[in-house]
Amino acid sequence: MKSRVARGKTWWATLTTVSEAAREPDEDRPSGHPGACPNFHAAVELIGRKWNGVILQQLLTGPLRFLELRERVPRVTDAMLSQRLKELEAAALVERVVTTTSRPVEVRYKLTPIGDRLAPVLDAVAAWGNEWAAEVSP
Amino acid sequence: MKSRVARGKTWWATLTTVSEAAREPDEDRPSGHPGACPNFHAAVELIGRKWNGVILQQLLTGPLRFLELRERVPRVTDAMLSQRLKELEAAALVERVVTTTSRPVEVRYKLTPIGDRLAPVLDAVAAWGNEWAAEVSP
DNA sequence: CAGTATCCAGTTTGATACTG
DNA sequence: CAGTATCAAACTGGATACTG
Repeated sequence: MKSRVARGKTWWATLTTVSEAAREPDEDRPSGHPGACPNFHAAVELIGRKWNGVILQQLLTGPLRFLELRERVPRVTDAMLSQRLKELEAAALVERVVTTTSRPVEVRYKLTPIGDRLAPVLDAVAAWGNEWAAEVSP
Repeated sequence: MKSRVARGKTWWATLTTVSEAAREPDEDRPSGHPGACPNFHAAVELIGRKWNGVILQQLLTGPLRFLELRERVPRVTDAMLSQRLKELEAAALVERVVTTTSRPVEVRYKLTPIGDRLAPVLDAVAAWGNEWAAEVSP
C-alpha cells in the first residue's frame, strides 16, 4: 500500500476537497428554497463521525501521541484511531508531526489552525449536550 | 411491528436514555485524566449522524411536513428520513404533530424546546464549515 | 512506540415496491 | 400524503496478529 489516507474510504473520502463537497449536486431541487448548505453538511458529518468528535476534543487540550490519544478516547481501537487520524489529516484538521526519527519514533498529533478554530464549536456542542442530558434525565 | 422507534437499531438506540449514555462505561481509564465527556460524545454523534445535521438545520426554520423535509434534504430517501425522524423523536429533539386526522393525514415535524436550543450550535458549525471550506479551497 | 494487514460479522444504506 | 416492507450491496467496526 502506497499512500497514507487510502483505506478510510468513507462518504467524504470520495470527495478530494471541500470544494467538491461544495459542488455537491444538491441538484434535484429545481427551483427556489435554500436547502442545506453543503459546507454545513460536510462539516457536521465530519466532526460527528464516530470518534472524531472526541478525538478532536482531546486534541484541543494540546498535541498528543498515539497512545495518549488512545487512552483518552474510551473504546477506540488502534485500527479505528489510526484510520480516523488519517481522515482528519486529509481534511486538514490535524497534523501529524514526527518528533524523533530515532527508533522508536515519536509522533505527535496536533490541530492545524483551522482545526483549532473548532474550539468554540465543540464547546457549544458540549454545552448543549449537558442541557440535553439534564432535560432527558431530570 | 408494534412500536414506532423500533427498526432504527443504532449505536445509541441501545441506550434508552441519555443518562445511560452518561453512565457509558468510560471504564478502562483507571485513574485520573478527564477523558471525554459522555454527554458531549453522545451529542456530537447524534447531531453528526448522517442526515441528522441537515434535518435539524431545516427544522430550525420552522415545522415541516414529511415531503417538505424530504425535498430540502438532498439525497435522503423516504426510509432514511423516516428512520431518522423516529430517532430524533426518541431523543426528544423533534416532535411529530398530526395536524389532521382526516385522510390524507397531515403531519408536521417540529423541534422541541431542547431541539430548538441547537440553533446556536448548528450556526457555529455552519460558520466553521465555511471557514474550513475557504481554507481548503482558496 | 506507532502503527498496518487481514478477516469478517454486524450495521447501515439505498432501490424498489407497496399501504392506509 | 406519509410512510413501511423487503432485499441486496456497501460500509463499519472489532479482534487478532504482525512490522519497523
